[in-house]
Amino acid sequence: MNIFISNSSKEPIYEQIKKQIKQSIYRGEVQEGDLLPSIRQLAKDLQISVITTKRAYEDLEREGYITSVVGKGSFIAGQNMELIREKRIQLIEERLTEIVDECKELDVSLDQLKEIIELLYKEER
Amino acid sequence: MNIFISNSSKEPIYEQIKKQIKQSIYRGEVQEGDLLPSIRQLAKDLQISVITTKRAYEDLEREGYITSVVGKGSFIAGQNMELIREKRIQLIEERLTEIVDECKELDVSLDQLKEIIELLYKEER
DNA sequence: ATATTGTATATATTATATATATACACAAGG
DNA sequence: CCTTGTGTATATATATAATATATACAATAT
Repeated sequence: MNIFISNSSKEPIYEQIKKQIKQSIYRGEVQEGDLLPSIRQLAKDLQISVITTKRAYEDLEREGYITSVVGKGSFIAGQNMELIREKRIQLIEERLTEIVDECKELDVSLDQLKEIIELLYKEER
Repeated sequence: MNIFISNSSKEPIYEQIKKQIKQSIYRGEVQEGDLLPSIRQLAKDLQISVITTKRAYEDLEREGYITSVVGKGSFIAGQNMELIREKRIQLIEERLTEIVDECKELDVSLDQLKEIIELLYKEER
């Protein structure tokens, strides 16, 4: 698994790591039980502290994406990721419903809304 | 206009001031053009710094609730609906930014997102 | 044993939010 | 005018939260 960090990004390093690992899972690039880079190795590769990689893995573990075992390593968790993805998309749809309602109330057209979305989507982070 | 602050509250002083003035407006206790206490007088009454009252009034002015004139004072503004609309759209954009970020994380494409929006928009009447 | 793994504690650094003091600029009324 | 009351601008202090670190500890594998 290749993980990169951008120094120019204002996004915290541990967030960058978390996102990339999550994306690998969502894209099916990794599977249940796959071994992740050790927090030490990853820290060395990225030239950052062990604490920061630890922080990322700790968060991911709490969120159910990975499991860590002392002395062995960290592994992709055995859960139905597609199900989790669907659930999250469902949550997004609920929030979008509220937004759509509010847009109608404010007389924001569908095209205008799409345009806003497009701008936000293309904005680099 | 009577304004109180609680120093036991964890809410910032300027927020307490802002809320009370907004509520007076919403409740119709004050009308367009009404004079507010001067930032100095209010600061003295509440035994806080002028900067803090200034901060509250400054925010309220930016949000369109009041207007301030040097040498004269601060007044309740006429509620400008277009301004309020702009403000609400801005809030929507902030929420959309979060959603877009999450979509990227979940590998949901711009087109897919647009499609979801379109369905939701046309769905409800 | 030794090297590799994750963990825990205490701490430093940075960023942001909140509040302040003080000097400045404009307006009104004696 | 000029004094007093208004809002404004600048530079700064303080507190809190977010981010990142160093280092010592504990479990596992070989």
